[in-house]
Amino acid sequence: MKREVRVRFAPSPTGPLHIGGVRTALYNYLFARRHGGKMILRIEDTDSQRFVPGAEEYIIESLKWCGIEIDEGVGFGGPHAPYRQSERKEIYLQYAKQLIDAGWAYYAFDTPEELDKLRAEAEAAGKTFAYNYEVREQLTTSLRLSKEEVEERIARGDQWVVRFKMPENEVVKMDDLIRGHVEMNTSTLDDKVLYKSADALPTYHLANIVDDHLMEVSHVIRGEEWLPSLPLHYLLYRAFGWTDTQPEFAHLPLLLKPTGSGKLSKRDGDKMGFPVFPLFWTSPTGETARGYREDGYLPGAFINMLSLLGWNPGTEQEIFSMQELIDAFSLDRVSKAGARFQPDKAKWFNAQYMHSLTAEEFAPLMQPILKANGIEVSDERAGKAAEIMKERMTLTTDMWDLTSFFFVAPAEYEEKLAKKQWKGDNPTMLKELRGVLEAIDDFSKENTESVVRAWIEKRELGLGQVMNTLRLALVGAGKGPGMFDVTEFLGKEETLKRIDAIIANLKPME
RNA sequence: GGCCCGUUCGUCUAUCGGCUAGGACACAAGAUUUUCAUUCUUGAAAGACGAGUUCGACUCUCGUACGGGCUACCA
Repeated sequence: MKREVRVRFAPSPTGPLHIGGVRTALYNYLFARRHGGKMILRIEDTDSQRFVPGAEEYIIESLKWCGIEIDEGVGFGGPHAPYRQSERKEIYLQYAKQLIDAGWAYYAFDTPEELDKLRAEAEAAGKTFAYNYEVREQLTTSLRLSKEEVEERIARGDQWVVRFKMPENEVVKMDDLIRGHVEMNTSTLDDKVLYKSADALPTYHLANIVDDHLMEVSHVIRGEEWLPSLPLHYLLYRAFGWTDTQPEFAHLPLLLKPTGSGKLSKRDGDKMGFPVFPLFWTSPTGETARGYREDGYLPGAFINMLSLLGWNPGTEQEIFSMQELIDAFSLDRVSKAGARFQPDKAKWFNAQYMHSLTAEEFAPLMQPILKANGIEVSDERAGKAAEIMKERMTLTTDMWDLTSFFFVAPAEYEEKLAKKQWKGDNPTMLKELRGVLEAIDDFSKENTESVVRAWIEKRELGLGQVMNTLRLALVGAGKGPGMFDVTEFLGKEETLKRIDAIIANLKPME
């Protein structure tokens, strides 16, 4: 009997959501949808020191932009609400106490200063201090102190934490859906803090296990940085007696810097000119970070690119809609090694997506850009202009530069092209062409093209010569689509107007 | 330092013992073209190293090297 698939994405609101986090959310989402399960968004704000206002809203907006839908969680509600750990505060202490009563955990009264001192001493002696089975009996804990003394210390308001009593020399055998069987000896692990009295909040480990259990999470899909904590998490499930419903684990490979060593960071993006976050971000202190959305990426392309960093379908297909990803996704095709992030490939994906858009799909993307430039046109005109130019687009931010000539007559003429074309007989030739165009009734590109080509042939002119001179007049630069796409879009009146303008305003070059 | 994970073209990756090692990005050359692009064709480009198992190893095992992660009263 298979239980319902329930996965969670559980970010910490300590800043904008990193694209590595987006990929983790994506894989969780794909897995959930693939198996007809639920996707939960849980906010893990148990570190009051690092909490950043606005980060939670940013995370929710990012997931929405990416098309990653949440079934339960912060902002969406659900049967296990609340989904924000700070609102679940009172839950955790009872579980910490349960562990103490069962002998799996203990109170520790060491102050941070005392621990710093111990670490410094160990370092001076060339060793690493570990709070573990070797030293815990000598430290200020409920293992050594009498029951009365512990109660007295707590009663008088001494600060305390609850630590997990990591067993000595036990091999924990674990299974990971991506890495297979993993073993670790508990003697190499330390007694992690589970709960801190200072802010009456649990640490990640306790909150995570308790909430995953309570929220009936079936699969934990998270970054590889959590693999060293897995034995602790296994032991916590055992300590609580929850091993029968313990979720399965999958640890994802990390996203690495494009060059150099280490994992991808915001600085890499700043340095190499690509975003590391889905959306533009302004921190409460005024710092900003660029985002894929604002940099001109389409959400589908962004997601498609991310999906293939660490996973592949085993076929040669590269372009995937979200639904296709859902249908193709499986954890056993996730790779084990970290993946270097490649900004160039992100651009390529976006270009592919831009090239596949229709005029109707372009219209809503174009209209805000046109309005910002003071241009009011129909959706049809807006969409068509972009559609004609889409082969040249990489990012949505290219759209205005590439299409502006459709809406704005050239104010000046590109010098290089003018020097080449606006000389000799060409101005006279253009005047004659103006007459030819004026006589055309059906200004469709097919008809215009056949008429003009016939005229060129009759007059024994060079195609390039005529077209590029006309291009100079209508576009003002050596770029753009086929000239008859331009004439059709502009219409007869505007075409003739632009020809008249260049004849009136631009002196022939010699 | 200790523990854990990993290692195929510059990069992302395919290969689940039979390989002339495939695809994509980037790069180079060529073709198409009225400009700029697009597109197409072609090219160069890889199994970290050393042992072992095997008729046969990129694929399995061990060691070494290298890379990454963790080692907080952060997540």
